[in-house]
Amino acid sequence: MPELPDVETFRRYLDSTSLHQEISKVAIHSPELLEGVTPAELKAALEGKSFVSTHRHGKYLFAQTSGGKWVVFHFGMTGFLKYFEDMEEEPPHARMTIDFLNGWHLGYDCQRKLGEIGLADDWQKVVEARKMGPDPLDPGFTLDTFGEAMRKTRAVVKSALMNQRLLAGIGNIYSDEILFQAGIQPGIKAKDISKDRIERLFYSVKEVLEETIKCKADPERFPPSYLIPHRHGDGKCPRCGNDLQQKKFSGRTGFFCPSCQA
DNA sequence: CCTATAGCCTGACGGC
DNA sequence: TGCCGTCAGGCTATAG
Repeated sequence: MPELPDVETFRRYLDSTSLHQEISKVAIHSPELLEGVTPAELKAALEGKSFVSTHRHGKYLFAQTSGGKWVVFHFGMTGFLKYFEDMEEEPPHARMTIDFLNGWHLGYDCQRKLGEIGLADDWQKVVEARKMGPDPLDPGFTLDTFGEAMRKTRAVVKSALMNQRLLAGIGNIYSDEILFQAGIQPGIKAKDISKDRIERLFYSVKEVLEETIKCKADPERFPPSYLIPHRHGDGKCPRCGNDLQQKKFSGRTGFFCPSCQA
């Protein structure tokens, strides 16, 4: 689930449910997911405080507390947030549950434990430490920066789009959609793509991310021209109706239409 | 330096 | 039904 559009949806969800509410208690069910912080430190940074603002960079969500610290959420492949009132609605793999004074709770669920929770003085430090590239929805992400990133890598374009050090936020699913919308085949070297097509790819990156955020990252709401809802074993191209092809690129399964993507 | 791969962890699914 | 292998939208460390 959690690529950039999903994490942006989580961020807005946290904003609309959990901001400015005093935290009474924090239960850490899986301390092994804490990175660089002890359960006691994390509890101390949260209990008695509230969340006052959020930020997202790539696939990372940051929530600032009234004490000034930032809680860092990463979701791995299976993470999500859920705001609920009755403890019976606590999600099945809640790794941390935050109780608010109003009686509601915010659960961080992460079935496969590939996510992480951290604490930082400011979010920029986390971005730097992880050497993340620009977020494609930030003003700093321009055609020039994108073109340079694609020129300097030797990887195939799908892998390049997924490289968080080149640009942050795109994963296996959305790289397929972006390449489909741009009409570019996933297996060609990023540096061999013409300037014109790099420009088209740049706009596809922005358009796909913006559009899918509007859809709250829910494939059922995606436009009919989108590949993602057809991205399965016997899926057909929504544009020409031919069989989609699947192939591994650096270990990840990619789907594409051999006739619409050159 | 670079890129591709194995491994982390858990659960769902298909084949035998 | 039960077991086993494979696969899944993440990242990192390591090998080549």
